[in-house]
Amino acid sequence: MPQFADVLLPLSIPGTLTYRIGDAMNVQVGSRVLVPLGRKKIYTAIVVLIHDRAPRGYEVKDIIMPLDDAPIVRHPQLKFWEWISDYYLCSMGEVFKAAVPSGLKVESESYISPNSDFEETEPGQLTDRERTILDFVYQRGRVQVSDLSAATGFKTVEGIVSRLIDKGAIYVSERIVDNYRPKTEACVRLTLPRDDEAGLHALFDQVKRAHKQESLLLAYLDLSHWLNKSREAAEVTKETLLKRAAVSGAVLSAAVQRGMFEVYKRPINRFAALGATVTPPPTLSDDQQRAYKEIHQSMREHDITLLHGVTSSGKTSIYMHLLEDTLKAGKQALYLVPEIALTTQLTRRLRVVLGDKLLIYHSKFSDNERVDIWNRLLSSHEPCVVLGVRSSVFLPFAQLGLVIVDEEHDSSYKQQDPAPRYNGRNAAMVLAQMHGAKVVLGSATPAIEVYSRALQGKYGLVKLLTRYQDIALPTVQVIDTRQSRKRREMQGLFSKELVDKCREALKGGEQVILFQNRRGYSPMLSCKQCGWVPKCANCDVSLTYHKHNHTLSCHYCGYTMTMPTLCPVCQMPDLEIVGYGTERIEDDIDKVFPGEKISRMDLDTTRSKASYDRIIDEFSSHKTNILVGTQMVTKGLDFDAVSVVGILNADTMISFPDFRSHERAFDMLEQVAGRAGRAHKQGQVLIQTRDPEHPVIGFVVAHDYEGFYNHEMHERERYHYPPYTRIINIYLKHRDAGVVGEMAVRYTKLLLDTFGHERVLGPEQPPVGRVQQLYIRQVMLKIELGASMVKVKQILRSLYEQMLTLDARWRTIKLTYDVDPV
DNA sequence: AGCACGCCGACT
DNA sequence: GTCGGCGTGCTC
Repeated sequence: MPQFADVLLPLSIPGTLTYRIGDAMNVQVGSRVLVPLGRKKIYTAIVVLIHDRAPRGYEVKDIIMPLDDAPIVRHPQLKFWEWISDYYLCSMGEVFKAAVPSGLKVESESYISPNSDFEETEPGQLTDRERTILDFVYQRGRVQVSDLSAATGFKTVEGIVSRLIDKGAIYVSERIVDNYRPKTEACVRLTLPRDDEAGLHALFDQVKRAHKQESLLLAYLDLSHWLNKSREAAEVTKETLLKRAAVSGAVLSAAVQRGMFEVYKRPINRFAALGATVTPPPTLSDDQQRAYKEIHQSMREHDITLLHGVTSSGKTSIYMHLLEDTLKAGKQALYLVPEIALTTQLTRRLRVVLGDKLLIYHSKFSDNERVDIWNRLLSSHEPCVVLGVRSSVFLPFAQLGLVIVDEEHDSSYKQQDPAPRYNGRNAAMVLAQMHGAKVVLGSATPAIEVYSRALQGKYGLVKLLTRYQDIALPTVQVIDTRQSRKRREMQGLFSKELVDKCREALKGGEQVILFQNRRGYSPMLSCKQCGWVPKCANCDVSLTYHKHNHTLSCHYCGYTMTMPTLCPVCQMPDLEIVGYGTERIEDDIDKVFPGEKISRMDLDTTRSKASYDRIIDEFSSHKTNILVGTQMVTKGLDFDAVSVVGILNADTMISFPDFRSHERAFDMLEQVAGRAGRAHKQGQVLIQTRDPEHPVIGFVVAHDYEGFYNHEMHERERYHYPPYTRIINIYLKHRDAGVVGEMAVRYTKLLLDTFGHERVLGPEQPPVGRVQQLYIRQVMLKIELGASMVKVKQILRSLYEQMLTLDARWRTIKLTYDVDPV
């Protein structure tokens, strides 16, 4: 009986597609197969079900070939994918796409090549456009179809291509792109057979005068155990050989030229190369020791434990002990951090303790490396620790014993776009439950939802409220910028107090961090005469000015234009830059602290991991003493000599129209404040604000998390926000403003009739009302805790169907759900 | 996601 | 008329 496979494709299509399994094909649930889709595309699909029920109503296609001998996705993982797709209202295909590194998802690309037999027999056989494309294909030999339209400027290219194919001028081929390359290293061997002793003597004669080559030969014989015939010749890497012989690569090249050696590539295990010397984790202080014991105690009673530890209380040292315990118990551990940025310093510390048991997984690692980690977890159940960002929850763990979610409150755990819009912290907790693993959530400013569950006893709660080595928490001084402005004491963005404190610190050889929230502070261009401001062509935002390349660009879609010299509206040359970006602050600092070297850390300067590391290195080695930056400087960076931290403007973060804005502001201010003051001295934090009476500021001054929590819980209860409700944001997008507005109103009406007025909010136009040519409306659904989310999701699906019958234009609306938004 | 199909406006 | 641009819907 023929066998069929239901497979997932890495696309946002709902459900699975069915293909026929060829005779003698080894196909299993969880293994990859190559399948055709549509007329030409080939995709990697994951098999989720094998059966013998022939589908009706369409012609089933055959699986092209299996890609694996064994599953690459384990059964429990598929269960986990299902949970994600179900909970976050997205398709399994979207989960597959996010879960598996692209190196394991080969895809085909269509290429066209010229047919050399083709001759244009009569003039006028080809149209101008056809000839343009044919010439281009001749020029390049082989062209990717998807590149053609960009290269020729023709908007649609398919028609022309298919006519060229009909006329026999070109042909199309599908190439499967597989970018995975195992890591290799250069090795060296003698060209002689090992038993050719005469040849070896001859070689020595040859190099008698070339001393460096002679030492190369001697080093090689030694390293490879060449003369010890009882042992197999060892492989010698180029690196060790050059080192042992103490010669340069040029000497080896000469010897290779001479035919003495040959160099070859050997695939290596990326993990074996790492130093395996392991030292015990740092000794814990009394308080840390107590917290560590309490966590163990708590883990006996709870699956999830919150470690509430103030900044610099040494949570990481405790984690190290917990990780070591897990390894000793023969289990695997997952250590989640919110952002790649945090892994750099952490990797160094963990490597010392964990050696080659430490695996790092995040997007700035090459895809090859990610595939290697995936395969390593797949092939071995060995204990190990994965340090990674949210996508690491999808790795094929087999023996997961512990999950640590550090900076648990951080909003980067939530994926925004594209789907699956999952929260890495919450997903990790579900994953742990599926594995029977324990979870430790760590934070200095726990998420309100998490802290409330801990207080209710649903999670264990362990506190660590003294800083390591009893460093005092920094003093916080609030500066009223309205007063300062009145007294004319502001120099650009700097109050007199801030300037004085910074000067003092710099004079004493100490360092300064200045924090500037990006929101509302993007510098933009404006015409002094008519007030014209350049806007993005695709989004409802003004363009941001970038000094380094003198361009204007959109932070939402990447649209970029060069700076105009004249105002396009009034033709006057009076364009000026308004607003303060970190670039502009840098200029201001230069005026206030002339000659002082500054490091700037923001999205622009940290595009690559290397430049990020460089900025940190420069600052920690005192090459620079002022670090200016956005959010990034607040996270997990430990510098010894920072005594002053300045928050240039606290208002933009506090007054953001969103129910989480106070929580975010408190986190951020506490977090930034935590960068101040290390081993020898209490730090100082200066907060500049126009609203010094704001309650959030008060709680930060007192470092009073509990106070803030209680205050915030009242607000949340009063306005029915989480943790008293769960939220699903629904976004409607359409290229036509009128259509999306109308549909949003009708859809909201339907929601109101079904869920009632307390549960539905909207429709609203979000702060940025148009992104990438699409107008947006938002509806918020607040569901009280007791209600069944399964039912809510069922209703949402049926309402969608209902809308389809009410208005045909509904079909053209792009609808996205954001479950538990942050 | 791509890719084909079908509709509509501009130019031969 | 025909070609190119663009929206719509399907893919096993």
